[in-house]
Amino acid sequence: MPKVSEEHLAARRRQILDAALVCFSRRGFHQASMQAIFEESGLSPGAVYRYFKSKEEIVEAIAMETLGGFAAALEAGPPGRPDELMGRILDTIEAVELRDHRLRLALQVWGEALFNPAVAALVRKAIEVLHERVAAELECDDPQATARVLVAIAQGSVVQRDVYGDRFDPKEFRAAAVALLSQPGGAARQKE
Amino acid sequence: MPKVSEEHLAARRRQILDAALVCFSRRGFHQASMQAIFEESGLSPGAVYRYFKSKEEIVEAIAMETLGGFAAALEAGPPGRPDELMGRILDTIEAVELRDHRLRLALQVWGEALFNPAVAALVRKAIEVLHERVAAELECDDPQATARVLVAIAQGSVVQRDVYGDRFDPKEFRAAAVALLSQPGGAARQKE
Amino acid sequence: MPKVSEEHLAARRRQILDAALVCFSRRGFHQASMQAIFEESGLSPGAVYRYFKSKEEIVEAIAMETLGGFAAALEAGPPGRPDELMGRILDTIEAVELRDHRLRLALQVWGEALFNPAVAALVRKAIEVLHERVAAELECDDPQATARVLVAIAQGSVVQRDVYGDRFDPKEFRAAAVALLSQPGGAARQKE
Amino acid sequence: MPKVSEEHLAARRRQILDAALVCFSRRGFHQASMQAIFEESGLSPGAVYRYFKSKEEIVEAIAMETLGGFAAALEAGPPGRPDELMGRILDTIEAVELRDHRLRLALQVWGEALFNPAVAALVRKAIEVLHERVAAELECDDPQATARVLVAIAQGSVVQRDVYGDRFDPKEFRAAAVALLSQPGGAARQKE
DNA sequence: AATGAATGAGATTTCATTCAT
DNA sequence: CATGAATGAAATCTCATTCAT
Repeated sequence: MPKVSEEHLAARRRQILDAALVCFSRRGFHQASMQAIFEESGLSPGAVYRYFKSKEEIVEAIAMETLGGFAAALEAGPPGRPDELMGRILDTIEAVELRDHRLRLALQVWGEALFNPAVAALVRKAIEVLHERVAAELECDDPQATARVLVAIAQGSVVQRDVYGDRFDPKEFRAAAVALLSQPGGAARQKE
Repeated sequence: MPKVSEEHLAARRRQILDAALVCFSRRGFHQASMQAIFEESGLSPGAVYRYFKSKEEIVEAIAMETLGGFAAALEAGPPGRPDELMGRILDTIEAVELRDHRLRLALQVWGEALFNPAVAALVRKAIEVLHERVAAELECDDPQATARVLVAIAQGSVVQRDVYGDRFDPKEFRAAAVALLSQPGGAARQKE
Repeated sequence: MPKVSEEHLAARRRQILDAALVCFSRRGFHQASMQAIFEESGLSPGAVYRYFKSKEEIVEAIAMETLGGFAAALEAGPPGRPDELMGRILDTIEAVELRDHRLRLALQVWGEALFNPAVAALVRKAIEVLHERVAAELECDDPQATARVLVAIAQGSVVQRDVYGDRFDPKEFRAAAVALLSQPGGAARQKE
Repeated sequence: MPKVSEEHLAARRRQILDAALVCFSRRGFHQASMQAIFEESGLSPGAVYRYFKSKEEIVEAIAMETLGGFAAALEAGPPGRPDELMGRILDTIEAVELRDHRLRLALQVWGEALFNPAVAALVRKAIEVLHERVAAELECDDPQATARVLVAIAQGSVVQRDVYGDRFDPKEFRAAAVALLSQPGGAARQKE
C-alpha cells in the first residue's frame, strides 16, 4: 500500500522528531535510546528507520530545528544601540523558550558540536547567521566584534538558565545586561 | 605490591584521570568507553575500579577538577570597573586553557549538569563561587547582577571558542568585550 | 519477521526455557552463564532478553515450572491411609522424573528459596498446595500434621536421589516407606 | 617473621571459616564473593589464600563441618523402635541448629553436591554414616531400608524449615512424625 | 606471615540496526 | 508503508586469584 500523501510523510516525521525532542530533553542525546523514541512516538523501529536512517540523523535534525528556531524568531528591526539590541535578543530567547522549551537542547547541541562535525557545521552556521543579523542592526564602532559579545551574553544566559533551572531569573538578567551596556563606564558607581 | 605509598596511590589516580581527560575530550563523556580509559591509562579494569567505583564517579571527578581549575586561577585583585574585571576574567580563561586544555570539557560539564544531579550541584556551586568573587571585586551600581552578566560573557566566549575552534580569536573577543563595557552607550557611534 | 503467531512466541519461550533447563541442570543456577543459554538455545542475547528481562526471571520461570509439575501430576484419588497415599506420592515423583528429569532442579529450587524471595514464595505456595492435597486425602487422626510428614518423606527421597544418583533405588525406598507406615509399631521386630 | 604457633594457624583458619559461614548463610555459596569473606574476616586476600587455595576449598571445608556436626551430635543409644529413634534424630537436629545455625547451609550443601564431586562425596559419606548409625540402633524388620526412610524424614524436615523459616514448628513436626510411626496403620481413624 | 594492588577473563545486559513478513 | 522479532557487537562492572613487597 505504497504512495502516501506528502502530509502523511511530514506528519510521521514530525511525530518522530517530537518524540525525540522529549527523549533528548529528558536524558540527553547519548543516553536516550532509540527504544525510548519508539515508545514515545508510538512507532515501530522499522517505521522510524524509514524516515531517518540512523540515530545520528535524528540528532542532526533536532539540532537543526533547535538552532533554526532562534534565528528565525529574531525579528528584524531598525538599527539600534547595543543595549537595545541586547534587550531584543534576550526577549527573543524568552519567547522561543516559552514556545518550544528547547533551551536544554541548545546546550546539548553545542556540546554535540564538539564531536560531531555535521552538528558542528550547523552550529557554526547558526551562530554566524545570528552574528550577521546582530552586526547588521548595530549602530556602534565595531559592529562585528560587538555582535560577537552580544551573542556571547545570550549564550551565557542560556548556560546559566540551564544550570540554574528555576532559580535563574530572566527578567533580572535582562535588566542587568541592558543596564551594563547602556551605562557602561557610568555603571561604575560615580566615584564621587 | 601491597601497602604502597600515598604518592603511589595519588599517582595512579592521576594516571586514570589523565587518561579519562584524553578520552572524554576526544569523544565526550558518554561516547568514551571505559575500555578506552583502560587502554589510554595502561591499567586493567580492576585497577581502575579500585580507584573509582563507577564511570560516573570518574566523570564527576573530571567535572570537579575542570570547574575548580577556573575558580582557583582567578586571582583576587583590587575592586575595579566592569570592563577591567572582564579583561581579567578573559585573561584567566586564556591562561587556564593554555595550561589545561579543558575548555572542551567545560562545555560538556555544563551539558552533563542537565541530567546528572551531582554534576549539576558542582556546576552551580562553581558558578556561584565565581559570581561571588566577581561581585566582590566590582565597583558599580548592582554588583550582583552585573557579575552575572560578566560571567555570562565568559561562558559565551567558551561556547564560541569550543564551536569555532581555531577560528575564534580570543584577543579580538577580549578587546571587543572590554570596549563594549567601557564605553557602552558611548560605543554607539557618536551619532554626530 | 514481524507480527508472529502466538505459537511462535510460545515456542521461542519454550526454546529458551528448554535451554535453561539443560544449562541449570548441568551447572546450577548461578554457575550457568547466560552465554551458555544463548548457545544452548541457538538464540542471540537480544532474542533471549526479549522474552525474559533478566536471568533471574528465567530462574523464576524454571522454578515455577518445576514446582508446578509435581503438584499437577499428583492425581486426586479416594481418601486413604497414610501408607497408601505415601505410595501414590512416591509413584508420582517417579513418573514426573521419568518425564521431565527435573529432580536435580527441585533441590536447587529449594536452595534458591533461601536467598530469593520470589522463589521462596513460589516454593512455599507449592509445598502448601501439596500439603493441602495430601491432607485432604488422608484418613487418619491428624491429617494436617501427618501430611507434613508424608511431604517430608517425599522431599527427603528427592534429596537422597539427587545425592546418590543411580545408587538410589526408588523401588526399595518406596517399599520401605510404605512398610514403615503400614505396620509402624508392628515393624518393630515382633519382640517375641 | 615466619614460624608461628599451631594455635595461631588454627585460629586463623577458624576466623576464615567463621567469616565464610556468615557470608555463605547470607548469600549462598556462589553469590557470596571472596571479597565479602575478606571483609567479614578482617583478613587480606593474601592471608586467606595462604590457608585455602581456592574458594572451592573453603566451600568444601564448610560443607565438611556442616555435615560432620550432625553426625557427631547424634549420640549413641540403646536400640529402639523407629518412632523412638525418629524422635531422637529430630531432637538432635534441633539441638545442633540451636548451637550452630547451619540448617540453611545443609540445604545448600546438598545442592552443591549436584555439581561438585568433592562435596558430593562428602555428602554421600555423611548420609552413609548417619544411615549406618540409625540402622544399627533400629529394632525392626528391615533396619537398612527403614533407616533410609527415617533419614529422609529428617532431611525433609530440614527442607521445610529452611523454606518456611519461622513458620515451621519443629515441635509439632516431631510429634506428628513420632505419632505416625508409632501407630501407623493405627493412625488410620479406626474405621469403625 | 601478611599485605593489598593489580590482573584480566568473563558476567549480565543494552542498544542501534536489519529485514522477513 | 509498516511491523517487530532478531541480531550481535559492545558496554559497564565483578570477581577469583596472584605476587612484589
